[in-house]
Amino acid sequence: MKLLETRETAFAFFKVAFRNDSESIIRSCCVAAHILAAESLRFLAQDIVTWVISRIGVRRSKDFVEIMWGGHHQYESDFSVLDTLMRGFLRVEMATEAMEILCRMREEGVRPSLSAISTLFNLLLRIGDYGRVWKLFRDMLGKGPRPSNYTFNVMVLGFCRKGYVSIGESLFHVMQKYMCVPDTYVYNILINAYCIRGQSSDGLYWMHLMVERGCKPNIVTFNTLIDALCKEGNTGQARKIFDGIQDACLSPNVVIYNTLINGYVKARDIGQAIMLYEEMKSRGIAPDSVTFNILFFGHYKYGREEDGDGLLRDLSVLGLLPDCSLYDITVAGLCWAGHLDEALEFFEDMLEKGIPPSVVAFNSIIAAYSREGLEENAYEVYKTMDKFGLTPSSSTCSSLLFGLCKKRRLQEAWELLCMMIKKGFPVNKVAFTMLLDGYFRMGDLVGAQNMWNEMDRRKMFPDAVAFSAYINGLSKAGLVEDAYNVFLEMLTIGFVPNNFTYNSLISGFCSHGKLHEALKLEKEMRQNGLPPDIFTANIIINGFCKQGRMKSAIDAFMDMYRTGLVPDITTYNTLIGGYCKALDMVNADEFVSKMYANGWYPDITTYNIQIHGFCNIQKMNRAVIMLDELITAGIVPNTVTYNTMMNGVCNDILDRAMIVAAKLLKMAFVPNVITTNTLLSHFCKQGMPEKTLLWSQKLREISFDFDETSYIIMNRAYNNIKGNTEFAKETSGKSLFLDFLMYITYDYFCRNRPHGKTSQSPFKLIECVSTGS
DNA sequence: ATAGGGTTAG
Repeated sequence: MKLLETRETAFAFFKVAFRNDSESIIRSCCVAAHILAAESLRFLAQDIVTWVISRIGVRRSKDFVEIMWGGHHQYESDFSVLDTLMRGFLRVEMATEAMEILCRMREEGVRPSLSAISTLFNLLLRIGDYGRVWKLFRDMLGKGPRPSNYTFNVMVLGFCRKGYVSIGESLFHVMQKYMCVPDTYVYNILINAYCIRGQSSDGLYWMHLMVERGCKPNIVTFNTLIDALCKEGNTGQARKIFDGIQDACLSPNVVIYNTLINGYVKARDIGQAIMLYEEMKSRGIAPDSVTFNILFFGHYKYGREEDGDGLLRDLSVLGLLPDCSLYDITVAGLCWAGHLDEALEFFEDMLEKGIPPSVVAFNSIIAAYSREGLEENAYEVYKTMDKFGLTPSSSTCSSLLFGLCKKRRLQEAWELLCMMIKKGFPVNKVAFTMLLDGYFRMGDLVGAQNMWNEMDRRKMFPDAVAFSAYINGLSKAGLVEDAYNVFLEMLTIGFVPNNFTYNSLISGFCSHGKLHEALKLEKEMRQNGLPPDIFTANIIINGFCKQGRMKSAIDAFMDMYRTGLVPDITTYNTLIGGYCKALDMVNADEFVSKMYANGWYPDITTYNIQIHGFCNIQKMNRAVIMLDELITAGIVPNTVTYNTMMNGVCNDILDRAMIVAAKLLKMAFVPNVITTNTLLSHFCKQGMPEKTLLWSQKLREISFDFDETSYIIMNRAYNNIKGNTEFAKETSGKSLFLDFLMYITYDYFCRNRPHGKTSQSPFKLIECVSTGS
C-alpha cells in the first residue's frame, strides 16, 4: 500500500514536470527519481533521469547534478540513485559528465557499481577517448571496484572494434592476473577480430588455444571461422571445420549452413551450394530468407539456366517467408534469376486476378530494375506501392539507393539515406560504401571525403571493402600518394589487403606513369602470398601500353602464361589498343589474328579501338570497312562507335564525310556529352569559335548536362575570340555540315529531355507514403 | 561475438 502511494506521488511529480517551466521540471524529476529509487523501482527512476538529461543543455546539467546530489542527502536514498544519474549521462553519450559523477562518488566514499563503470568504458572506447579509458582502468585497480570478467570483456571488445587487436590481446592476458577466467565470449571476440581483418590462421590458433584451456567453442566460434575461411577462398578448409562441429557435440544451425552455402556460391560452386542446401533440408533445418537470397544471388550471377527452375520450384514449395505468398516468391524468384520480363508478366497476372501483392514482390521488382540501371522504372513501381497500401521497407530503400548510385544521382541517394536513418531503418556500411564509390565516380572528391568522415562519425569502421573503395577512388582521382597512405593505415590497423586493394593501387600508379611503383607493389603482393589475378595483369599491361612501351607490354603478356593466367578479351583489347595508340596498325591487326587463334572473338570494344586507330592515321576508308565488318558480325554499334566515327568524319574531306555521316545517323545515333564536346571543339578547331559559344548557349537553354571538358572547350573558344579578331570567315560547306550535325544532336536532346525535372526525388516519396499511411 | 547487398582492368 505504501509502495503504491509513493509511486503515485512520484508520477504526480513527473506529470507536473511535463506541464511546468524548466526549473520545476528538474526539481520534480529529481524528487520523482529519488522516490522511485527508494522504492526499488530503479528502472523507472532511470527513465526519468535520462528524460531530463536528454532535454537540458550541458550548462544546466550541472544544476541537475547539484539538485540530485542534494536530494540524495535529503531523502537518504540508496546510493544507486547516483549510479542512475551516471547511467543517464552515459545513455546520451555525455562522457565528461558521467566521469565527473564517478569521481565525486569516489570522493564522498560512495561505491559506484561495476556495471555502470563497464557502460562508461563502452562509451569511452566508442568515442575513442583512450586517455580516460586508461585513467579509469588505473583508478579501478587502485581504488576499486576490482574489474570483473565482464569489465574486461567490454574493454577487449571495445579495442577490437576499433581495430586494436593487440591491445585486446594484452588485456586478455592481464585479466588472468586478476583472477578472471576467460570465457567463450571473450575468445569469440578475439577470434572475430582476427577474422574480420582476414587473419583466419590466427583465429584458428585461438580456437585451439581455447580448447586446450578447457573452454568450449560454441556455434558462433565455428561460424566466425568458417565465414573467414570462405572469404579467403578456402572452402575446403571451411568444410573441414564444418565437419568438426559434431565432434564438439554441437549441431549446425541455419546460420552456419547459410555461411557455408554463401562460401560455395562466392567460389562459383553452385553445385556444392545446392548439395549443402539439400543436406540442410534432410536434417530438418528450415532454410530462411537469407538462404533464399544467397542461393538466388548465386544463381543470378554465376548459375546455369537449368538449375534456376528447380531451385525456384523448390523454394516456392517451401513457402519460405511466412508473410508472403507463393505468388510473391515466384515473382522474387523470377527477378533473382534475371527473368524480369516474366516476373512482370506474372505480377500483372496476379493483380488482374485480384491477388494482393506484398512488399516482397515489390522489393524484388524494384531491386531488379535498379540492377539493370532502370531506376526510373524502379520509381514507377515504387510509387504504385502506395496505391496498395504498402509502406516501403528498409530493403525497398536499399534497392532504390543502389539504382541511384549507379545512375550517379548522388544528391538524391544521400537524401534517401538520410531519410532512412530518420525513419530508423537499419543503415550499414554497405550503403555508405555505395555512396562513397558513387561520389568518386562523379568526380566529387568533397562528397566522397564527406562520406568517409561521416562513416567515421557514425562509428562505422571501414572494412576491407570500404577501404578498397576509398583507395580506389583516391587512386582514380590521381591522389596516388594519399591512396598509398590510406593503404598503409589499413596495414597498421591489421587488415590484410586483398586483390581489390592491390589492384586499385597498382592501377593508380600505372595511370600516373609510375610503373616502377606499380611493379614493386605487384612483387609485394606475390611475396604476401596473394597471387596477382587477371585484373592485375591487365592493369600492368595497360600501364605499359599507355606509355607506348609495347615491348614491355608483350613481356608482361608472356609472363601471364608463366603464372598460369589465361588472357581474356580485356587483355587482347588492351594490347590492340596499345598498338593503335602507337600508330602501329600492322601489329594491331596481327594481335587480332592471335586473339582469334586463341578462341576469342572481337567485341564492340575491339572494333571501337580499331576504328579509333584508323581514324587517328586518317584512314577513314579503313574505319568504314571496320564499321561494316562489325555489323556483318552481328555486333551492335554503340555511342562510343558513333562518337569515334563522328570525330574522324569531322576531320575528313567534305564529300566523304557527308556520306559516312548519313550512314552513321541511320545506324548508331545515340549522342551524349562526348558527342557535343566533339562537335563544339571542331567548331573551335576550324576557326569558328563563335559557333562553339552559340551552340553552347542553345544547349544551356535546354539545361543540357555539360561536363568539365565542355567548359574547357567553351573557355578556349572564348579566348580565341578575345585574342584573335580575324575569325569572320565566309560560310563554308564544312561549317554548314558541322552546323547540321550539331542541329541533329541538339534536336535529339530536345526530344529526349527528362520530363521537365519533375521526376520526384525518392525521399519525398517516402515522406508521402509514410505520412499518408 | 556469427550468414545476404557494396569495391578492381579496356
